[in-house]
Amino acid sequence: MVKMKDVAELAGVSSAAVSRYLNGGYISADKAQRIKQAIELTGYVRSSQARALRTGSTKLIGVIVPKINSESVSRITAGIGQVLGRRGYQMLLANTDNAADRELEYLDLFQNHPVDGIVLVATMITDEHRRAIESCRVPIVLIGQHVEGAACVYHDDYEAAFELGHALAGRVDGKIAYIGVTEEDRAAGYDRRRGFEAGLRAAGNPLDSALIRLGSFTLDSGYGAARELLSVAPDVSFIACATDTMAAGALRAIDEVRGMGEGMHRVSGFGDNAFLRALTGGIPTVHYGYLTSGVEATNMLLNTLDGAEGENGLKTLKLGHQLMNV
Amino acid sequence: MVKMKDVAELAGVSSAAVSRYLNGGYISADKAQRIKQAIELTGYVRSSQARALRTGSTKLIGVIVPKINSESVSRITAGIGQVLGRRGYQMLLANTDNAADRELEYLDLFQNHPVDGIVLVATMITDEHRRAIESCRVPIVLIGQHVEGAACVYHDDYEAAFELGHALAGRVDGKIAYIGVTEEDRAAGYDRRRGFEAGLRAAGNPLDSALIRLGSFTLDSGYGAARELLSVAPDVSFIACATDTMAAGALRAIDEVRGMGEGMHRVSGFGDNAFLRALTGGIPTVHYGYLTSGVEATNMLLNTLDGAEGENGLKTLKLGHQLMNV
DNA sequence: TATTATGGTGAAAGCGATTTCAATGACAGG
DNA sequence: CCTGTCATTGAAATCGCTTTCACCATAATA
Repeated sequence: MVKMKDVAELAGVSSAAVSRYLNGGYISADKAQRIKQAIELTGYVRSSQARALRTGSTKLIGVIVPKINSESVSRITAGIGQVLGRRGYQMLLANTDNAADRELEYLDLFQNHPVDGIVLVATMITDEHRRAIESCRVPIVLIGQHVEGAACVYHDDYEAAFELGHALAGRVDGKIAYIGVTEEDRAAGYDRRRGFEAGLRAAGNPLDSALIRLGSFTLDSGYGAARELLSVAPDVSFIACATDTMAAGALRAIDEVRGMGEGMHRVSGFGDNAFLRALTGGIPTVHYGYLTSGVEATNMLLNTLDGAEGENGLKTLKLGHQLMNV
Repeated sequence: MVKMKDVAELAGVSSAAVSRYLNGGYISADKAQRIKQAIELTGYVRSSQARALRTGSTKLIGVIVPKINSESVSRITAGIGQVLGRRGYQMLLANTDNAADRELEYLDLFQNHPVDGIVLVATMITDEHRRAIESCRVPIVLIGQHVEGAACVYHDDYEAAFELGHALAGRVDGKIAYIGVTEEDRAAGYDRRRGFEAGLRAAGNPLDSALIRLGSFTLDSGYGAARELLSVAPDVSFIACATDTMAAGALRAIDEVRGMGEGMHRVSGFGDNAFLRALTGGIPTVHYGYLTSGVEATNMLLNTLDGAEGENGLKTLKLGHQLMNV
């Protein structure tokens, strides 16, 4: 492996000069030219490891996600990757498989390991999380949850759910049921359920708390909860779900129980999943700019890292949403 | 930041001893104990950057994918991540957005940058790719394509497509059309089409080459191609697609043209997408163990890196498939 | 008793960059 | 002619760890 010293010797300069050439320090045009040639000739590339050791910066961003094979997350990740690539960083991806402890583990790992910053696609935020975020040695941005005192990019799940509930209340005749997710997930669990309930109530069609079930983000859990609902309360006429994935499961359940094609008029979700949209013609759901949230969060993070001129540092950013098919 | 020297001083030993303690070299029980305490006391963690510089190994694996927000790829990635995490490595993810040149770019970047090995989720393999793979300084494993002389984990697309075509030929009465993808993608483009054609032919129902269209892996492209097919050849009664995603698009097109619910009996795909399965009750498709391919490829790669005892080095591995709903 | 092994040990030499620092020569102003 | 700037320069000091190497006990062997 050709190193800086080799280039320096070939160009007849000191390695300090080469380093300066590479990093834009004082260098005469004449030597710059010789160095340039020497580099091309040798095909030299500088060791990012040595550089990292010396400068303390690795140009690596840790990205922690709860699950990589989910449409929303992979969209977010795509957005993060876009910005990272454009700005000369690389992505260190950590998948926690929905285990909150693995999240903490990685948060820890990344601090002592070589990342310049962290993007956390958050689900549950426990006190331990808050503490870990607080004491994080590198800048960190959350996506998906609003945490006081932390930099975050999120959507207003309460508001969106309220609007959805309000809109649906008028359109549905009969009982509405709800399949949510754990309330430890503040945004997708608590906020969506509360917002939805409030929306229904405001429209004069309050949610019967006996018709609330808990799923686990998976299609199968949505299916199971819906089957159970339909057998316990056969008069339920609409099932709202906290995610499109669970809505797909509920839809199948309804199709099975009530006949093919029935489901698509009787479920709603969150996330505007492309498959679901295409296959059903569009169930009521909320469209979130997932890719955008990845982009915004990453820009925010890199701006503070690169010490951008503008005062655009870490802050909190609420993105808009859009009701679909209501 | 507390460094090894600090720990050594606190424990009253040399830093060499600490390093040996950490890496399992000669160390007396007594000193090991003192070092252990000193580490706990100071909360020392070793700098992976210094370690990387010294040892030349970063415990980082570069993963190049064509598109992160796709079910198959994110499943593969999940599998890769599982193994990596379990074996103490981390994943450096690069998303090429289906641009073959970006693939080469990353292949290059990763070599001069800090990865110990590379997993390439491959689509198109040009000669330039072959050259880049050949001359790669770190071990590399391909997923999804079979390339002579390179380590790869792949599925037998020709065989699977043949079986699917053969099975469908008997079940479909009327004309069958095919929406494929670029043949530059040997596996998903060339092999699937060829296999499917051969399967139909073997069953005595050859594919009319006028009924072949090209999509681009997206749902919309499947939709567009199907609409065009249906208007040009209204007597087409079945549309086979090279991916489930495109099949979803075709399904929607048929629903629009022929009436809701018609599509699901008149399309087939590849990949066994969970959404599609749930929402349609299951179209004919091929199930591939995507997660498994990620797992296998990564194990293969890490085995050579860790110089595992067994002779399980880089080789080529063909995984099985399973026809669904035929 | 003389000699090997053998388990332990620390000093010191890197790994390949960046960055400080003192030195240099050129040049303008006084 | 002297002095003060100013752009350039290379030697050398790090960055924090791993790893050789020489060396020392002590136990085992001849």
